[in-house]
Amino acid sequence: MKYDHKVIEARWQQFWREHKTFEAKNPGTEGADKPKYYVLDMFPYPSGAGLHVGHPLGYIASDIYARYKRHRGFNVLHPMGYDSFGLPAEQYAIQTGQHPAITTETNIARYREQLDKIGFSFDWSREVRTSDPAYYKWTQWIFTRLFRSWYNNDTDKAEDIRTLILKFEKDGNTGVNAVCDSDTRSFTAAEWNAFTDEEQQHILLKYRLTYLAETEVNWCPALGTVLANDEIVNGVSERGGHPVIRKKMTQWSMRITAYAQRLLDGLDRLDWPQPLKDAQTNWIGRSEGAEVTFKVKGSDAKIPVFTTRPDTIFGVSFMTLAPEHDLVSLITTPEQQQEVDAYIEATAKRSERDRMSDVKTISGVFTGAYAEHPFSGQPIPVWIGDYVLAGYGTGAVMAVPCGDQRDYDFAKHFGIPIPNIFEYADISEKAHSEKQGTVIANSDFLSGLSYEDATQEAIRKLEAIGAGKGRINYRLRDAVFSRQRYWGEPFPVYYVNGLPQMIGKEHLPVRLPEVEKYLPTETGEPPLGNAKTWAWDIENHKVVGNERIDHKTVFPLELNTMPGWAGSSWYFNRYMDAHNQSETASPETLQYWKDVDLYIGGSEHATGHLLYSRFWQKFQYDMKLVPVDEFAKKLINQGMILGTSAFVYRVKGTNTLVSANKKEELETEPIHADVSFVNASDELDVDAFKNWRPEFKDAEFVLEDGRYIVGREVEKMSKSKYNVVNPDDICEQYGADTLRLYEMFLGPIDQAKPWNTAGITGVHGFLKKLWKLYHSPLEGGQGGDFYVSDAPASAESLKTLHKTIKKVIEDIENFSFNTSVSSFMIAVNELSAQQCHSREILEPLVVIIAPYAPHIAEELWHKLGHHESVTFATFPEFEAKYLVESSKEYPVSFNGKMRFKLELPMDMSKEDMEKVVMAHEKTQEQLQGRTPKKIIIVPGKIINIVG
RNA sequence: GCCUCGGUGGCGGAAUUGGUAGACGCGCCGGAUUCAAAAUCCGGUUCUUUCGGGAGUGUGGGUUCGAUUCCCACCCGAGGUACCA
Repeated sequence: MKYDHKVIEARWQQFWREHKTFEAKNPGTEGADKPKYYVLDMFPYPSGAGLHVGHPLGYIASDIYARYKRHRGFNVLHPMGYDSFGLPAEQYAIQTGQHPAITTETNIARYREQLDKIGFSFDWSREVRTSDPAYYKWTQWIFTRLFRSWYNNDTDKAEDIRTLILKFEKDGNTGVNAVCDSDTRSFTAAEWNAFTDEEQQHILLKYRLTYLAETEVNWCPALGTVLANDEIVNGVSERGGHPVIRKKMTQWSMRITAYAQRLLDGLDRLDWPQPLKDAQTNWIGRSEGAEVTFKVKGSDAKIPVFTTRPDTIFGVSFMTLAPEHDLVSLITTPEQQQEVDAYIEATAKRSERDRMSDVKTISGVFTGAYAEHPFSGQPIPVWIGDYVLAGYGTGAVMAVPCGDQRDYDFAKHFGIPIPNIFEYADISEKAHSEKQGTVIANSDFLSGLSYEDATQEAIRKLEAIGAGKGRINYRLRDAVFSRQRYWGEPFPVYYVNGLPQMIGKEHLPVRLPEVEKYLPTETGEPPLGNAKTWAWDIENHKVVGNERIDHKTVFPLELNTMPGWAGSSWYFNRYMDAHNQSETASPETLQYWKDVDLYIGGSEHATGHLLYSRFWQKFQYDMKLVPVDEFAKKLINQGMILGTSAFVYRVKGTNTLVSANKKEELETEPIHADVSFVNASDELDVDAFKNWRPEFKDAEFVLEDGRYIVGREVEKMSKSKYNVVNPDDICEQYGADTLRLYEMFLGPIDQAKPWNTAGITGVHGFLKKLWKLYHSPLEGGQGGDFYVSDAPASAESLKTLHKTIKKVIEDIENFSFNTSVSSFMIAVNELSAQQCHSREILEPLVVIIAPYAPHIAEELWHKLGHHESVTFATFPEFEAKYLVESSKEYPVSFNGKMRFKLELPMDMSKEDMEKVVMAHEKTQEQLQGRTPKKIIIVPGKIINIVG
């Protein structure tokens, strides 16, 4: 019988579906007494292009691990779903009018079809889709919980907003240690109680974990939308090239900064790749220093600044405020007004990205105002400059040009003095920014102190005179949570007198309304502004027509939608109890599954999805909604699979194509050829290529040795480069098991590597060879009937089996899947050579290969006489006794270079070994009469002769 | 600039705590089988060589009996981040 992957794979995929083989068992059901193991993939956005061979790489790795854990007796949760809100479907809707829900549904169906063909062991009964109202109901609910919460620094966790109101009612806000907006004013209990309800609500917004705030955004008037930084190229929109301006908009924000320290601390406990942890650490950007308050001369205004170098406070020779800083308008003198206004206007026109990438241009304007040095009382000119960012620290810096290169450049540029406050530092060319070994000078009470001592002393003195205090600052900013888009979660929010009100849990979800157009409205409102039925009736608790808005019982609803990361920030918990209608997931299932044991996904999510998810998880933990405060214990990044593009070379100005090795002496231009026209020897199928596009119909081909050879280059896999390889085609031609093995065989899971279909025959051949091991040999090389023998296995075969078991267990546990594929090949090569047909060997062999190539494994397992799926067969134990050797072929080295090999018994003493080696003729040949200085013998390893 | 990862045959890659560099596979070369091809099987394949050997893991140094592996300096590539006070 021939190995027929098509029949075998279809059979077992159907078997798994019918027997619900991969459904995980929730607590209370049979099978949940096993230890749990949760293997998760980052769920995909279902794009219209479908999957290419790069996408399933991580899924295959996680699937192998999930299957391995089932063999090891775990109750495995291995779900899949779709991050199905997103821009492409909306973009398609704008162009064609087709509802994004339809586009999404179609794309999901295609994804599912493709995924099914690869034979994943997903538990599809738990599928989630972020765009499903039954799912986003809970995304909306978590949002309302964030709204109803504040962050208490004293207890270091989020609490219900009611505990804050109680504090306000009792003591005002002076004793409250909360994370809140920086412009929050203090008030007493009496004042609080005297505020109107509206005033109180405004104040509470400054404390809520999700809040409305004026945020600076990149606004593109022509497109009527806000653009992300990477959608802007050279100050204009990437799409259409329209101008982009900085604009303040009222938007929802997430107070993720409240969790900055905990997000940082939590990293220590996570088994995540170091580069990923580093990326999060840098993104959070903790820096220790001091806040120093400078009084403005002739004014009540005070300028707080954050500095990491309070030790250099006597080196301050000017201050710089961000142009957007609130104080600028207050302190600017009439003489400087015009210049300052012009500068602010010019700055507003530049996008943030533009402003930040242009590091070389130094610009700024003097405000005319002077601040007062907190210790010396000296006047300090106050400037504005766009190198100071409004959103970081206090939006103002004390400039110490002798110790900071940016301040130095600014001072040089504008002719501001650069006092030197360092002992032995040369600042004639550049600032002295080193801290180690620095000694402070010309600094009153700080003179003569080291960096460390001066820092402490400066903070102590600042606190003593009430001009500052030690402070920790984070680069991390609160995350804007509003998008001016249609295809996202609607906010469960309506407005009464401009104040946001949450819609109660029992009335959720608030479903996306229908709109005629998916573009912003003519008045510049988001797409939901086009909806005619988008108002909230507080009496009937439902969405009603806009015409009924009376601001008494019917109010307008929020027009923004949530960003892509909303739904993906908690989906991993939903899989635990995917159909629960009364909670995100029940406490029992949450307690059982707890967290993700292994999470596989791309490193590009380091500072987006993975940081936001950790934030939401910590919040839910504080609210006692989940039992653990980190959602994924271990994380593996999968590397990108690149394409191997193929090129033909057209001689300039002609329609003549020359073979790759004949192009050198000619002037040619490379043209992408579809990789499907190229065989394993880089040979082009000329006829197929001619029929590909009309322009090549009459092209002339200059061959070499009768063949047209293409040039090859590794590039990103993309349609435009004609190097996309579709997994369906591979499954059709070679089978899913071959695809799975080959993806793993390409190289380490976490590294980027090029795909080249040419190599796939190697693993396909391996599967055929494996198949033949279980069949009697037949003339012509094809396998005959199924055949295994019950005769005992040879010692050699047992050795092969057990070294493979050992290697594969080690490999799986180290996520080194490429090397275990090699081990399987070696094992099958050896067993074939040994003509092994023993059940004792071949039965365990099926089980160890099953996680990698599950279809062929099921087929062989059943042929071996089993009636249950191989899925739950116990993974064979490695037994060291089969690997014991009585002798070893020692490498004999001279000065570290291996020269010959020598077989010696393992139990030979060092002395005897030395005698045998020295007596050997090749040793004498190598030494040529010299006497060795030293002979190193490491039993079981090596012999090295020095001299 | 900073952070991180990487650099080994024609190609993808392997090498457990420092101990036989190039496993396994592709490609290539030769052979068997075949009318022929596909498929299958066998042998060879780092470079160099006067066929004894010699050199060799990005470059240059160091530690060591011994370095792809550890240390220092540098070069190149990929990814992330970017005036963060």
